Amino acid sequence: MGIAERKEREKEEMRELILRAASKIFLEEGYEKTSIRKIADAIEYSPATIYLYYRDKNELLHGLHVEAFQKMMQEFSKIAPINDPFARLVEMGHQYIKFGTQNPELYNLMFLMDAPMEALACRNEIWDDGLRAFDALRIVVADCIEAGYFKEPDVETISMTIWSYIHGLVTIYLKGRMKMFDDDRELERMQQSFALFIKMIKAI
Amino acid sequence: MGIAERKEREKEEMRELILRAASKIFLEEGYEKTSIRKIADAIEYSPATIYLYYRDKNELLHGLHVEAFQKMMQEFSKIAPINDPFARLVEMGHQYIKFGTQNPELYNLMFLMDAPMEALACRNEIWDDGLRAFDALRIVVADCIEAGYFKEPDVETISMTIWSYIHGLVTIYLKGRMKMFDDDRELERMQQSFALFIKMIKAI
DNA sequence: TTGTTTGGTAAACACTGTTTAGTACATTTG
DNA sequence: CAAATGTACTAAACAGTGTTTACCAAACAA
Repeated sequence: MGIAERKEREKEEMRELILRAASKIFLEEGYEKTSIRKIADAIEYSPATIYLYYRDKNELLHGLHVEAFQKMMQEFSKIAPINDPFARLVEMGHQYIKFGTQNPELYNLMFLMDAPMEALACRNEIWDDGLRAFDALRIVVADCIEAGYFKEPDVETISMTIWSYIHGLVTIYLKGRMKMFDDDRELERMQQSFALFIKMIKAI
Repeated sequence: MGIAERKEREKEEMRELILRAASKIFLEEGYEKTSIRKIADAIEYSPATIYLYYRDKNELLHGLHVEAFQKMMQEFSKIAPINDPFARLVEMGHQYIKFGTQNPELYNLMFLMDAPMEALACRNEIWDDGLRAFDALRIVVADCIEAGYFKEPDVETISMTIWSYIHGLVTIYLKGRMKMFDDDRELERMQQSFALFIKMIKAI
């Protein structure tokens, strides 16, 4: 019976159609302006239809959040060719900062917004995307330890500390909290801080 | 002519009445549920009245944000008696983590939300509260340098790096991104990471 | 050809921040 | 003191928001 399969396929296509429209509006106009009605308008369906494919807005935003993680992981894949593990870790940091500063709305969705987490919570699922990204960091950190770069053996704690630092840096910048230094040297300040942090982790 | 003064005083009292109601709702029910109508209900005035005392919701939230900074700075004042500058810096970190984890809504308002920053932007003002808090950190860092704890002389960069780290740690926790480690050792993980970070800055 | 399932929607519900027009009262002026 | 002005306040409307309900028409199965 191929009819059920076709329906399943059509259902998936519709989910994708909605997600594409949502993604377009989200990236072009930001989260604030991404309303269910606007998405419905874009695909020329009624707002209620969206609720036949996504249980609520949180689920829809979670869908965008998954795509955002795919995009970030793709950026991370660029560092694979770097042989020296410490150089690879440093480059991973650069890529993270670059991704965050160039995709503010996505970064917000991935690491700050409640919506995608609430979608996971009500499905009793774990934050798999975050875990996979963190794993990518863990692996590089483990490689650094193995190569003798760090004396400290706790991969998890080192990784957490590195992520905390770089996430804090990016978030301070994205949320406009670096504008307090009146000058326009925000990105320069980030580079300087990052350089110092690299020096710091060299010593552990 | 004391009549103008009285009116000025009454205006200030009304602003305070609104802020108190807003603060109460914000702390008890969170940002999401802090609506103009709810605040108006609480003080038994119409919603439109609030707009005679605050130009918009951003201004009102900025008012709460100022109070939040006062509260945090008060917590920071506890560290003054500590003589050793490095011990003072460590304790400042502890107080920061404590404040953030125990006042999630306030922390959000102070360091993540757009509203208070937009209120400042449209008044062409600088983020003075943030700057003062950062100054508190700068002073302790400068004391550490003077006492010979750090070889690195750039107070600004060191302070920025420390703030980034601790802000990142608190934010990851507050935004539920630490729940990916299924176990319930979130606070323990924070303590471990913080301990490692202290080790790291000892070496700069 | 029935009967049932399915995909889609109009309209409503209960909210949101904000603005406008108008009222009742306090204050100032002639 | 009375008339004119100024001020504090609000009801109602505007333009949105996420979400649910009741209903319709077309597709499917018997």
